[in-house]
Amino acid sequence: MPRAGLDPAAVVAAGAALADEVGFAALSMGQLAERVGVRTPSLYKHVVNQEDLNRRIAALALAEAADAVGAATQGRAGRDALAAAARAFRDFVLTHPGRYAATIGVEPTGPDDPIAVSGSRLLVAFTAVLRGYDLAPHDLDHALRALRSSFHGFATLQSAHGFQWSADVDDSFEWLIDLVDRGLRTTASRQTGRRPGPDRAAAAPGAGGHGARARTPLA
Amino acid sequence: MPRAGLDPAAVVAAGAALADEVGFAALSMGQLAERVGVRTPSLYKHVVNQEDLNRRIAALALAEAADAVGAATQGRAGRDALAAAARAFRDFVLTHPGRYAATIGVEPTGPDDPIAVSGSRLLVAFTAVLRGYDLAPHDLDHALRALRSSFHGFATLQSAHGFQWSADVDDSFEWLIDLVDRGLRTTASRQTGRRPGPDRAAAAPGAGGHGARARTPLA
DNA sequence: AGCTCAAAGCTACTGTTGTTAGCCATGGCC
DNA sequence: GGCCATGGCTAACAACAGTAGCTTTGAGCT
Repeated sequence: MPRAGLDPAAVVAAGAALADEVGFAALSMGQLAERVGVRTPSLYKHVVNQEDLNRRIAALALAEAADAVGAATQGRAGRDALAAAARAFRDFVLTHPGRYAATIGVEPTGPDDPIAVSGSRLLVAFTAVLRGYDLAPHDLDHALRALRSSFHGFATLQSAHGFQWSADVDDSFEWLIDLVDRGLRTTASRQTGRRPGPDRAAAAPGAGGHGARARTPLA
Repeated sequence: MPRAGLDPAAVVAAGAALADEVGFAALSMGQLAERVGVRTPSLYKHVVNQEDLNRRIAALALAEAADAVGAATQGRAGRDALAAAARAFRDFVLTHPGRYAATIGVEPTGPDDPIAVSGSRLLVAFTAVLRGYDLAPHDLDHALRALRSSFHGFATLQSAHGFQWSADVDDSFEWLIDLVDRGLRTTASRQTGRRPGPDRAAAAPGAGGHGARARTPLA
């Protein structure tokens, strides 16, 4: 019985590919073992357990997404850069739905966690897009979150077949890009201070109480 | 041994509550059975299997979300309606993360599936918001998808602790609402035809081989 | 060449979870 | 008071994640 010549990177790459095929939720150690030509327990020589595998797949996906978005924005600015970044991001999610799903809900264990490093790189790639707009410095974080929310939301909904009525999905995505572009271009001189409104307190019951403030300084 | 007096609705409600507490991925039949005071196999007298339970939880969540968003927009218009709908939606997702997660990825089996019915109601609630903006009729679907993507993306990312750096998350959400509002207000006379760009094809490497292509006509 | 030994594979096993089969008690209804 | 659909139960199976402990490989050293 010859050795399979595996190493952690090969296992993770195969796991990511398998997740893309069968869906992240359906990824199992048994299937992965069969895929790489080995019995299930042998996988544990390369990854500590399934959660570790998931985290490594997530780190890989974030790094690849950062590369794709970063490459797409090279030499572009303004709306061109925004559209290129958005399309590159969505294309990545649609062609690699399983590994991207692995990134949802993972939390880096610290600033040196590959998940944090690659996640930061992805954010930096999106930040480059914002340089083409005339934003006040204290609006950058908000704009970054808005970008990420919009494109993440669209890509994951489409990936999950969430758009089931008739209008063309690609047209809708271009429309979203335009919406964000117009919103960002009309932002410049705005004040972002929270306006005092009576319904703010009423609308935020604060049931959760899990404030995400001040965790790891990612950006 | 007295009867527990269960019925499908009670099982689903308990399952939704449990999912909110422990997370949708960690929802198990055993835990749910213990929660409702019954042995695991007895649950199968009320739901056909776990997937059926998930679908029923999803339908419940969509109905509740539709109610919340619909109620929030009553008597409001324009930016007020948009902000109220957005806050109601995010509050629902944050206070009921487990049951909302159940809605991601479910596909209705047909137009009479409760998932489709409640999903449509939620979309109708968001459509009411769009009446306050001066949109061309053929932009309505695109605008609806943009709304849903943005708020869904923000709420799910926040629910998954996806925002880990320092800026205040509530401020970011208000900022997103403003961004969408400005984008919608400047939409009125735009053309939505896709502009031809050379990078559309180049940005899709198709590495996976199980392409998402041809689901919707790409060109 | 032959030895060494850590790394990488294996079989056998445990505990957990979803699910089915088949049995028995409950309690509303005539 | 008896009927019987309903809802509960125990016992079992299959799939899965993970552990223990053994064997084999093969690269590096003498």
